Amino acid sequence: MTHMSLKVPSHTTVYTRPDAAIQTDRRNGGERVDAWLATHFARAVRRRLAKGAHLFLEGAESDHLYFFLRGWAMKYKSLLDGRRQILDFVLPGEPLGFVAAQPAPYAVEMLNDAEIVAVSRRAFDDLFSSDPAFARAICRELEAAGARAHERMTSIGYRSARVRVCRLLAELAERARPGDDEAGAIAVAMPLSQRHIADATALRVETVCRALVQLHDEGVAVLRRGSLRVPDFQALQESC
Amino acid sequence: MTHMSLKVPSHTTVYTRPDAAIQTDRRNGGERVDAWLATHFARAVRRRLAKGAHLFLEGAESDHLYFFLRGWAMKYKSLLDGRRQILDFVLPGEPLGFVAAQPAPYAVEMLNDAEIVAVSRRAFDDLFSSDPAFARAICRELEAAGARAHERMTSIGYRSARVRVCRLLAELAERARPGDDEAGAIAVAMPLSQRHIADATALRVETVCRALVQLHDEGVAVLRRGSLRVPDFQALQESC
DNA sequence: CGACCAGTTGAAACTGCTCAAGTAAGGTGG
DNA sequence: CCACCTTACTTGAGCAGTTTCAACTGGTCG
Repeated sequence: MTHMSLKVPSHTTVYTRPDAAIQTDRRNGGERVDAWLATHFARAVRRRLAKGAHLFLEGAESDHLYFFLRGWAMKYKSLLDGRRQILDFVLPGEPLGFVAAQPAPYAVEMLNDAEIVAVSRRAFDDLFSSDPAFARAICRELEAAGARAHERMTSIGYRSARVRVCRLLAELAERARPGDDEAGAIAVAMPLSQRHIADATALRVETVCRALVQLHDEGVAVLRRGSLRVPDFQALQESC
Repeated sequence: MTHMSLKVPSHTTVYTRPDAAIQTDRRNGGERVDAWLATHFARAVRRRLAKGAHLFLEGAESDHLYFFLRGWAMKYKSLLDGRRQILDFVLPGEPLGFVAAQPAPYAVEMLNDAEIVAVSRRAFDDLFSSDPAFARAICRELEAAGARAHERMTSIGYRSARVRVCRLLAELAERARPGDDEAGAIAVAMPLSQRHIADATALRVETVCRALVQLHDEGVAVLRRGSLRVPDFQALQESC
């Protein structure tokens, strides 16, 4: 059997789409997970959670899965020294929970007053087993979350403070308004303190502050009082 | 007021299992994905790939999914400045590919001479749709990969060079020999150069070298010529 | 009003990076 | 088999960006 033709001498790096811009997770063809809410989880429990409330803590064994209708949340891990790493954000329309029942590897806390749907593991499993399209949609979400994690890992490892902040803002702006990402000027609600940004980018609050001041001075982006204003979205993406 | 390390202002952070040690992904009850190889993909194409060969490049549209029988591989992204971020490693017994057909967000290159099974998307989809247990096993793998990404994100963001290298070695040692992780002394084949470790931990080769020298001097771990020797595995975990 | 928290700014310290040079190891062709 | 070439690894010294520490501002809420 021959070895593959794609062999590349170990020292030669191949650049296909090097360091691509942040990818929108446009899932062409493929329903959103929340499409099943109305049809299959119509009677599931709706819950309201206040800003700062925890949906669950790290290590919790949860027998429910969730869908976000309104409000933002964050997934985070606590570190021994009291700091925390924000792993990802949860936005409206997105699912949350574990297909394999297990102690939660992270905690989830609301950034907003939020409204969610809690689905029992049993109901979830039933639908998962009976509707392959649903199972597939869940996989798509898991893959997208993995891609975001990879993106952020790269960001944290290799980019400057300014760029890390830029990319986070750009990513969230795009996720928050999936419609018109081509628009020049945008303004989105973004309920994040500088501390949240610091914990998500693995920077210190002071460093985030300096980066935001710089972005503000450059006229690239302004984040104040829970809302983000970007005069030229493309300019923001380019300065990432 | 003085800043106490564990102070928990009412609505804010709660520390449940702070900064837990690296978690083995023991999936209690739940079959491994490769359990389906013999029964359903018996006739799928087996391929051998040489060390350094690419399974696919970043941006490739692949119509196959893969299972690793033998050999290690790495998933990585290339950056504009010629550096690369290794996102994850693929070990024997693990699946690789995308449930949602899409341009690959990373490249995959062999670290070893490897043997893999290539399954057509169609065959995969058929099984995914007809066997919920298989779909569930795939989800478990995706969740485990996500957890590893989160772990590494945290590592890169918050830990010192020495600890990052430690944790990577510990994680890989555990994944490579899923049986006896309690053993005191272990020796595993680990086909990684210092460059690989550097690219996985977002450190420079020189820094990795210094860290490895230090670990060697401390008698914690020795990585040389593609194999890792650890006199006391628990000591390694504790120095993470 | 005073307490408190988020945000801001400055100056010094530290970790990992850069650059530079050198050694050991592995593979190839004579 | 050795000579040579290339890659992997090692070590040192100075530099740079982020962190740390400390102080101050401004808004919010009791």
